[in-house]
Amino acid sequence: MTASITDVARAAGVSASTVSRALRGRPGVSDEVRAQITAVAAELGYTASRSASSLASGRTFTVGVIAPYVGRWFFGTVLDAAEKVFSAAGYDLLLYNLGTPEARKRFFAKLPLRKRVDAVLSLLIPDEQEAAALRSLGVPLATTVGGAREGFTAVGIDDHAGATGAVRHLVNLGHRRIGMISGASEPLHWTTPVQRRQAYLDVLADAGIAHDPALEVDGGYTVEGGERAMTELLAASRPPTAVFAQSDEMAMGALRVLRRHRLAVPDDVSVVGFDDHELAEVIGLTTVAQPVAGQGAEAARLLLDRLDRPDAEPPRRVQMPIRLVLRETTAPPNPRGPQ
Amino acid sequence: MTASITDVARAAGVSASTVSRALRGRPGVSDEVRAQITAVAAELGYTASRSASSLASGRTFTVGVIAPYVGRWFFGTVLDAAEKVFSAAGYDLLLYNLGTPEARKRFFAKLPLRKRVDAVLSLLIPDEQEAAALRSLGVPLATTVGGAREGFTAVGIDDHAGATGAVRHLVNLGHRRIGMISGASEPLHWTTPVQRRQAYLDVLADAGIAHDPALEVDGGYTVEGGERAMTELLAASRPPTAVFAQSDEMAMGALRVLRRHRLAVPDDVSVVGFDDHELAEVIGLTTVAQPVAGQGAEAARLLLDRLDRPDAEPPRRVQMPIRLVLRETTAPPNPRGPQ
DNA sequence: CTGTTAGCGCGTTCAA
DNA sequence: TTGAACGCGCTAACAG
Repeated sequence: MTASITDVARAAGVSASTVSRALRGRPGVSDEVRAQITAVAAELGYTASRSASSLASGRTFTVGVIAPYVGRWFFGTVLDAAEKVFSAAGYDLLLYNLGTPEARKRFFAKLPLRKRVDAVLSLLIPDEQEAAALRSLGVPLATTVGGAREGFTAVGIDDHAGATGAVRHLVNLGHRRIGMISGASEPLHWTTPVQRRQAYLDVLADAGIAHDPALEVDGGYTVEGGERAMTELLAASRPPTAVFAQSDEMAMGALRVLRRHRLAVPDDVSVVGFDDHELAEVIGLTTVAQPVAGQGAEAARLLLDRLDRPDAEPPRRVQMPIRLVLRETTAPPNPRGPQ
Repeated sequence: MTASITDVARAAGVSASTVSRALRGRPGVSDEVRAQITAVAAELGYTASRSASSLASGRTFTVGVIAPYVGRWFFGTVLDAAEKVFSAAGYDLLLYNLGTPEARKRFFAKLPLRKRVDAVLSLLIPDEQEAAALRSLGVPLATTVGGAREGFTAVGIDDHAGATGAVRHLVNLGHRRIGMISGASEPLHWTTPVQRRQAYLDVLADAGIAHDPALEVDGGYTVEGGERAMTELLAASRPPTAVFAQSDEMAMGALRVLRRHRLAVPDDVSVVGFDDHELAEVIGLTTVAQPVAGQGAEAARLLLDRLDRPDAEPPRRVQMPIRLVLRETTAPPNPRGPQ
């Protein structure tokens, strides 16, 4: 089979301990012996067994990442960036896709991460019980989604400020009937939708605009949900002249429905999204840009920091910058009135 | 610390081997003892250390997945689907993002998968040397991208047939000047662009249309590349009346440029893509649909099969169905002539 | 049906 | 600077 440490030791004429020290760059090995061992190891194609070394040392050099989705742009991008940081530091990444309730239950029942990882990055908000299970792993924990639990280092954005910018932009353009396509907080437990909604309410109140519940529809953070929500908004007795979608994907769904209804954007209806999805620029969507890859990379770096310096006080929360990106889907309301 | 097998054994008043057998559902344990052990294990929150058990058994119950990107829709979707199949079968997933040359070099230099996984799914085409390295792992290998190497089970689609359908559709609509936005085969070594291009040439020849090299531009399989390519096509002395983009993302870039040039789609220019990206429906793009998640799931299943029945002859190649999806970006050429 | 005995391949003492 | 001995936590082979 594949070479083991004793094979290398024998071939190099030294003991296994010396091979171990030499290959891991530990002191106490003469340069020439080290060079010799390195050469022999390369020749034999030797790589230390992770199972054996983590069993012996207690370190796994592996991090666990749990996510509610992987195929969706936001999560895929965060994961991509985090992986790059981890692998550059020599860490491997164990991925768990907990999208379905069964997968999630199975995961927390068995907790396959136990004794397998040095840290965990969560792209979902665990409930209190799940959070406790993760804390019981006894490793550094981080998350990149709003609504962090005790014990997690949270990397995120100021959702309230971001949404405020988006809605205020519509108000400044002169819109008074502003709809919102939101997303439910459940079952993900995240605070993002709550904060973005609060900002919407705050801006309206600030501008002296009465809140009309009929203008607020759930879009479930998907393109299809956005379509359904926009359809519902158009069916209102007095449809909105502008819509704030809490995510770009929902905004895209809304745009599609508007196009089907032969309503011009932004002439008849303005639309602003949130995220700056990779395709937002392609369709000219005005949106709130957040550094998605940046959040994944930052969370990974923070985790590595804590691994390097276990005693340092970990940051509780790291705020990443956001900015409103003006494109082509927002304009002043049509003077001829809605529709 | 966390409980070990001997803690459970002691608490249950049995030996460690019995605990091991009981918890893994092996025969040779009385029902009452098994129940008793299960209860004790649950109480202590015991989970077997993967490092220790894989060291002892040689099985890791982990699969490795290597990918050139994770954030891009295609790869994220394949990964998502594959993960679901693997985790349902009790396998964990080690993810390696080999997008950058450095990451890729680092990976194949150290081959961190050695002794760590029971199988490997590759979402990229390794070169001959890399393929040999993977074969040396001695585990089942599969891939979901065209251009498989020796030793890999390939799950994919008939790229030639798919592209043929797309281009023939344009020809049937009456187009004679048909451009193509293609992608380079390098550095991914995949055969996909080669086959899609050949189909394009074959259909043109079949229809008695001379091939004009000026109508063929590289778009690098990205949205931006698609924009550049479309810009170049429009600058041709006689621009095309229809364009076949080898991927939906390039098609989206092309659509954006057409919109900027105030050219109507499909009235002035028809566009057909390839993939059926999640947002293709949103923008009404006519395209060749391929089961992306299906390919990830199928590849995972085939790998699990080989793990279950190591002696069975593995399939060399599995073809997944494709179909042309007609939407709103294709129509007969404008009788008033191009533009 | 159950316990005992050996390793799996490494890292880490402790001596030399 | 090096090697021998030991143990990480578990599974497998063997005895009973």
